[in-house]
Amino acid sequence: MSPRPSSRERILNSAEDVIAETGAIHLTLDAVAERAELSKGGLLYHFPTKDALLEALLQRQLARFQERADKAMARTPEGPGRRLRAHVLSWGAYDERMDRLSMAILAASIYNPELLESACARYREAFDEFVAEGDQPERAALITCAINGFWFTRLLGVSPFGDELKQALVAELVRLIDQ
Amino acid sequence: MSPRPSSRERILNSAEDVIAETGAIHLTLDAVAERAELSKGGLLYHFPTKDALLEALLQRQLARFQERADKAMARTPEGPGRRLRAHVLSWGAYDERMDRLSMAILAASIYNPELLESACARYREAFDEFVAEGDQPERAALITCAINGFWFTRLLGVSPFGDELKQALVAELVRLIDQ
DNA sequence: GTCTATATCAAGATAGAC
DNA sequence: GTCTATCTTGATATAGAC
Repeated sequence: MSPRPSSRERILNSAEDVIAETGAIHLTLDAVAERAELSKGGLLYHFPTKDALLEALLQRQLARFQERADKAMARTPEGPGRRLRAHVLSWGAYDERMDRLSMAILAASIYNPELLESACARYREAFDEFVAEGDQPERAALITCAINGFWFTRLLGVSPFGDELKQALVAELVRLIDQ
Repeated sequence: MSPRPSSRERILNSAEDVIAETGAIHLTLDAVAERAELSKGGLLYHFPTKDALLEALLQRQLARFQERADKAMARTPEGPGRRLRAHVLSWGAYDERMDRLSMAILAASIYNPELLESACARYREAFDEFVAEGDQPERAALITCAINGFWFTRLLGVSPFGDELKQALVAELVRLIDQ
């Protein structure tokens, strides 16, 4: 909304850009500060440690993803497998923003796996909700794993799949849920 | 076979151990040398750069995985979806060795994504073989993505799935192929 | 709230002895 | 084939001025 985002937001955006463009291993405070157009001292005022920056990065992405998921859920009509279908459709429309979430997870896992505890808890929660709604556990596992596999192989640069196959995969997942 | 493996093998084993125990970010030449019980100079005689070490790590894992896949293929009876079924069963029995492959891919992607080109080519090749054998592309994509998703989320520490669910997932995948 | 130092340390890599 | 230096760089983090 505001023409220039707050320093905090600018820093987080810059950190994501650095990861996207140079890889998680090159995520340095220097690089982030330069890109956010402030000094390293200024950066460290907002995020006193690199871990703090990584945690904020992850939390922001998780919150965004959750928001999208909630909206998709509200749009999806009642019926068996409703939550799972909303999950698939939300993911199918998520595009390159999904990479930002995957990147944040990857970066956190590299530098400090403990930061992932909340992400892991959220994943488990989602899975439990699917099962509670009546989906078979192995079916829910199949679908969530397929989604994660698609994104992570793409993120790591080993995916042979393009956008056409992604759409076909979404359709296949929906078919699976409805059958 | 030999009581003490060659230096080269010992170094690669040590590198994998270091990644497994401390994370890819802590994969340093010092740590590898110490664990392999030789000096950094000695290590650098065998692998002149860190990239060379990473590449060797990845290639060894890919070769091992390929060997297992070939054996599984030989054991699987003829019939529709044979190759895909062999792939699923080979993976299902692969256990913690799969983590070593995933780890090598992850480490390579962090330090130098270019090292992954051969892995990517292999993945694409396998996928094309499935399709050439008559499997629907979206079905083959679904199955390979599900497998990759299972392993990578587990490797990153965000997987809520245990071994029981893994077996259920294998069964579900086979069912999908046979239907 | 942001800056300029600077301290401290660990990493990858090289040179040359043995 | 393996060792002990050593070089060089780049990283996180701190201290204190503005």
